[in-house]
Amino acid sequence: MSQLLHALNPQQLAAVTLPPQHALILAGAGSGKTRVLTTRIAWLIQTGQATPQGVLAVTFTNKAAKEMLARLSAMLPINTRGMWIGTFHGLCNRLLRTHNRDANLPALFQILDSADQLAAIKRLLKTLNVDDERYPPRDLQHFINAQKEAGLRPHAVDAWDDFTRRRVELYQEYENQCQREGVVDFAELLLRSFELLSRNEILRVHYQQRFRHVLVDEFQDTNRLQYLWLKLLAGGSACLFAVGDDDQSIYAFRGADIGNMHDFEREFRVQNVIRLEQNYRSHGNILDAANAIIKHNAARLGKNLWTDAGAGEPIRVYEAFNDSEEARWIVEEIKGLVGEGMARHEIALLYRSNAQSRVLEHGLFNAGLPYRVYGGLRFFERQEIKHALAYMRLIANADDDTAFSRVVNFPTRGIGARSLEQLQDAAKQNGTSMYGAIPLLGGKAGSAIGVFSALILRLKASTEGLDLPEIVGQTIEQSGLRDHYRNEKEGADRVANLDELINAAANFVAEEGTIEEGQSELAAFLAHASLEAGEHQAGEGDDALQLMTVHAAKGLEFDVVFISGLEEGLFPHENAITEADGLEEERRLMYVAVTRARRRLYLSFAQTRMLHGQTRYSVPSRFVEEIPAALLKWLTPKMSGRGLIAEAARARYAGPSAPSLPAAVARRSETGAANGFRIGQNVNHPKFGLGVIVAAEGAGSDARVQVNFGREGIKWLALAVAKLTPA
DNA sequence: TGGGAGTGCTTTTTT
DNA sequence: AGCACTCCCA
Repeated sequence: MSQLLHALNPQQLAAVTLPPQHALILAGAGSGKTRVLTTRIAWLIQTGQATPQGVLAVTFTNKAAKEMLARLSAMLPINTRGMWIGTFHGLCNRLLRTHNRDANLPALFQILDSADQLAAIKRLLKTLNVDDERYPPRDLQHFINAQKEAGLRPHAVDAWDDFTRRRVELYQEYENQCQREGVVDFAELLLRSFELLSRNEILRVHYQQRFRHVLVDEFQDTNRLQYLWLKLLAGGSACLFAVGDDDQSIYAFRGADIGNMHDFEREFRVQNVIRLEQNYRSHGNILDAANAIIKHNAARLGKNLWTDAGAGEPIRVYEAFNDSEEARWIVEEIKGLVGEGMARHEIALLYRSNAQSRVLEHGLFNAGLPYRVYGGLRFFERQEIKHALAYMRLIANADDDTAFSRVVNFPTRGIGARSLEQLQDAAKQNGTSMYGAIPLLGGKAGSAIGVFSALILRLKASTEGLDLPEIVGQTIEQSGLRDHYRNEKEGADRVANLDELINAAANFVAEEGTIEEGQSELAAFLAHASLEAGEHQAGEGDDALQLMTVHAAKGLEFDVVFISGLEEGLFPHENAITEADGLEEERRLMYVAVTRARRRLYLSFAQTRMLHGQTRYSVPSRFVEEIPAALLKWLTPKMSGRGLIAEAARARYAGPSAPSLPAAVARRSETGAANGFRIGQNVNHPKFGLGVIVAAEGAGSDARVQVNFGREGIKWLALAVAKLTPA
């Protein structure tokens, strides 16, 4: 036990050994959060305060869950197999599989991933003849998910206008369709198991009594429904141990609700709020910068990271002429670092949006530097894999219309849109699935589809009793997928991926503990494929530079970090500036980015950048300015003049009505000068403050200019009326 | 049925 | 610019 606790700092120790009560651990970046969480579980078990079966631990990603399990088995001589440690969705899946009848689901219910869900919605709109211009499938998808994540079924949604009423109707129709087909989407996993537990007292009491300790990781990322789920499960007499960092909440845009942290404190009457503020990752200057940035946020629970590692190096800043030059500079710096012996995989290039990776990749490629971009297409999301899985889903459940529609004519077997329409109509009229409606069809359509139906039957019969990898192999052969891709020009990779799917199935079976008692291997594997899309990590072991968005970098750390594209409008993103709390989320994002670095941090921005095929003129990000000058070391050559920072500083003292920064992003049009003003010129407006002219049109008394006033927005102003003065 | 041309969108993203 | 998606014709 003493080994378990040795080398914990006082706050970590306090958190780990807290008496059984609700607790909120505010764990700053790099403060040993995962360590505290896993050691807490080990401590509870080792001291006899909990049994392995009595612990429930929830994370957001499969990676985090795996890490927790791995650390736990290293700490304790117990079998972690039966423990309830997993993602929200993984645990809900487990719950619903175990109690599928009480949850009113078929034993082999399938899970729709986002793409499947979208396809299902499109299909629904088509069947109902809904105008998809008025009700875009993607909007509807977000609407439905948002309702579910708020815990609302259609009848509970407030709808005050016709548009919303219609959307709620469609939500209801979508639910009917899913129920008919025996499929659930991601949000449904949560909502369904929440409802199962709230309605079924026997089950609820059973689980409430079983799980004496409920632990949550990344609590700041929970949405409303997840909070309600936790509250229900831990609502009896269990202890809820929540670990999170409000400063690292960067997923509000997809429903994470920071209010959960406050609600948790209040509703659970949390007596113990422990702050982990000692950082074991970064040098002092980096932490000072992070602290200085995040201090600009008003909505915080409050926390200040410190380290005893020493100040370390200054933060290097570079102002580039344009994006290519920025990339070129980054490449040069990296060459230097690598030349000094720095491992490439210890260097990360972070950016706000994926589109920015291209310029960087271009530069790295030309320099012959190996790199890896995170966040591409995942294995289980590839089309050939999804096709193969769809056939397997039909083996498990032929009424799965999503799977059916996907492959009924792939590889093509002469079944056109017309035939499918007939089939859907027949299915709708008879209240069956599409598969179930096949016998109702006559004529040509009937016979072509009959061939497909026979294929499914044959597949089902011939895979009966086979083990999982064999089922996969047979599916790939008999469906004709392998032949199809073999004959395709660029199909070699796809065939290889199909073979890889067989391997994945074999690995899945070999991995102990993944399959629940009494559940078929096939169903378990299909659920696994939906829940864990799998990283496509080609060359994982290679010593390559790491390229990723700041979001993707959360939870990771590197010796050297470059944050590029630090420009107003890009980072912070222009869309975020107009949203409520958007800017604070951007700032938290910057905080996350900065705290990824252990030893050296580079910041860079460009005066000009190509974006969406147009040149944008930008001003440095306010985040750069929020870092005390003493921590910065400017690397920009003198040649680029005083630079934009100097200009920005001047603008800030221009007068009380001026915003603290000049215009955010300017876009140049082809129109030239107008009435003495020119594109790109800085101007002052009595009401909107400082701005940049981005476009002009008309002449004489009709002349108008478009001015970007940064936070005040982009406006067209008539020169004859507006009191614009050169700045 | 399938391919070529035309159209529109473009922050971040796990499950 | 680049990509996904739709539409229309052979």
